[in-house]
Amino acid sequence: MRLGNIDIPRDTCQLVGNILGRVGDKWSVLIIVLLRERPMRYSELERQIETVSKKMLTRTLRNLERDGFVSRTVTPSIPPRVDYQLNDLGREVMVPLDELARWALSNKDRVVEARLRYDATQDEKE
Amino acid sequence: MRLGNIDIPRDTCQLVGNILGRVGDKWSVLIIVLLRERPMRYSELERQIETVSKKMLTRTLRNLERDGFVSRTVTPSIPPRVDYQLNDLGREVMVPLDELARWALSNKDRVVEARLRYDATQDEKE
DNA sequence: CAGGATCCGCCGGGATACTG
DNA sequence: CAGTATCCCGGCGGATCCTG
Repeated sequence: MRLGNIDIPRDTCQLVGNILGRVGDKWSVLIIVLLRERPMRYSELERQIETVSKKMLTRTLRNLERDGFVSRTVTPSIPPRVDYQLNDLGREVMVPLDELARWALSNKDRVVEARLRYDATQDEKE
Repeated sequence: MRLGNIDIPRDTCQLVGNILGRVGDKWSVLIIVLLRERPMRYSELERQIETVSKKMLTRTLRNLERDGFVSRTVTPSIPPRVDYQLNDLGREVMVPLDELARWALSNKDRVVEARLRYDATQDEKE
């Protein structure tokens, strides 16, 4: 496997794919983007995203925490309070992530057009 | 929704998420990376990737074609021959994609360490 | 408030067999 | 060779209910 000029061993390739996979899952990127603005409580993330279930919000946050992108701070009051914040790794991954998002943003029309063209050719055949 | 300094309307956000999602699915990025080296036939992609099923290879290629990242050229010989190549859109998306991959590559150890630390704290509690 | 537990539908994705 | 068709399983992810 090669990426540009770099040779990549199989196991490394898998791990990288694993990290890239995190970009693909439904909520991770969104959460990272939100947390870049400022730290947030669990309930605030829930309100901001608004379409996420507690189950997936919790699971996604746990994964981000495990991978070292996010820190979780518990304040054992009643009612309890849990704050999430980006740590260094999380802020750094935002750099390439941001560029990809910007690319998608400025090229989305080309993708939409390509889809229209493709779908048109498919209609002809039916 | 905001990304850096840019405001993003809801529907656009969904579309961008959709494009980013393509990064997440199991084979798309790998195929794009392979095709950047040179155009390849269906069977060659199959051999290079080696763990992909025909079903997923075909489906992924169709999606990439529909979105305008890849071109499909059929030579109606017997046996038939189909070549795939990156077109402009595909080559351009490689730029931000490459940076993300490089980030993952050079930071994978930090992620691995974070996971070890996290898993260690979890073990204590059981 | 911040989750954990449970049930369940949907579909990504592999295995296998078949075709022009 | 380059697919299509079919079957099947695991897991994502939502909905609902419960708890310290």
